[in-house]
Amino acid sequence: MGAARAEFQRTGYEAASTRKIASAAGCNPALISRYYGSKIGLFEAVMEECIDLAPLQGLPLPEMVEALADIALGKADPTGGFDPLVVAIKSSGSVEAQDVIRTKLGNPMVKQLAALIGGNNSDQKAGVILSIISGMFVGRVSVDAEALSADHDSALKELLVHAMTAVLSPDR
Amino acid sequence: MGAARAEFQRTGYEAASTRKIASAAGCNPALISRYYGSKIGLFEAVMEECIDLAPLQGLPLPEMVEALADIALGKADPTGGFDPLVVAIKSSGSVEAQDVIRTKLGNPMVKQLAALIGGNNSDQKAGVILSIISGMFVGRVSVDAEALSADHDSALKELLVHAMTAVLSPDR
DNA sequence: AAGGTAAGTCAACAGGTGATTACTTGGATA
DNA sequence: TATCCAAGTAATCACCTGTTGACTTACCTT
Repeated sequence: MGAARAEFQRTGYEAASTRKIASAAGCNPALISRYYGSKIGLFEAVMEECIDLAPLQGLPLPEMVEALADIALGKADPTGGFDPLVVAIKSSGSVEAQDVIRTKLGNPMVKQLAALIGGNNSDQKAGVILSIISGMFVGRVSVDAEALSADHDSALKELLVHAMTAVLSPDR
Repeated sequence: MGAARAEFQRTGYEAASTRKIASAAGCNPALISRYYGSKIGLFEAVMEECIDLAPLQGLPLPEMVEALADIALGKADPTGGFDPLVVAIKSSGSVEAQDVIRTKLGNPMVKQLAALIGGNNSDQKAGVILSIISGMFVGRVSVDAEALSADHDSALKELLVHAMTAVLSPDR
């Protein structure tokens, strides 16, 4: 349901009300309970849509790093304007949303990226990379820090590429 | 007010109710309006307490990086059990909380760290470092990813040190 | 045409929210 | 002692929340 995705992305799980979602979708709030059981059920359905990292498969390390940096800067749009990580961050105040986020988004993405990385500590490397991406989202979307604005994209990308390369380089 | 800090940290701004805060503090909810004007006023007062990066001043780069990595892993406790970044992340669903976070926490911390770093693009470097720290908080606290659990602290610290060093090294 | 089933609507619920108001108390000042 | 002011309390306001149950509508099958 597109309206739910948009609303969850705009305000996070807690602040998004079923009434607003339903009215944006042009339907009745009662339908949410009917079809998804509850609000958290709707959230679960929305978060099924994971970021797909398959396009990164087989890329040599420098290009993979560059692609990851683009994701961190919001330049890649793998899910058509819907950013599950933004939803996850904005929803992190809710305890019940956290469970959904961990099972539907967090651990699956770590596993997915770890498989692409391979080698020693690949889970931890993937976790750190995804943390860097998440952190950039926090800085740009939530905190809206001046230093991370799009004006400095080129400098930021260079920094991110260096950081991610340092994490992923296998020389240890 | 200690109870407010604890409650905001536990649930974020939106989900924390003035009634719960007041009852935890053993006082009347009306006192919040009286002394802080409103709930957001209380939040503003709580977020005044910024992370103090002064202890990092004058440290050579390798030690500064290590200290920052410790902060990212939650090993440093510069504000006595109160973690403004956790509050910021968990509160990022609320629009009004965002303003407070940006002005009281985000930009001040960037400036503070940028001053310690110096050199070209110090604002961006500081922003990326703080993003990495924030991201690790997201991964460990909100998403609670297995790969980032305390079991792997030594491997994680090594990765973080490499990443941060790559960001902060002046050779460019 | 009749019956059944799914889709959708509407009003109401019980509970929780932040904020305001009028009121009582306690201690200091003059 | 009488007065005043700040501190704290209790009740209440108007609003919003997710969810439920009874009801109407439309369509499809027999």
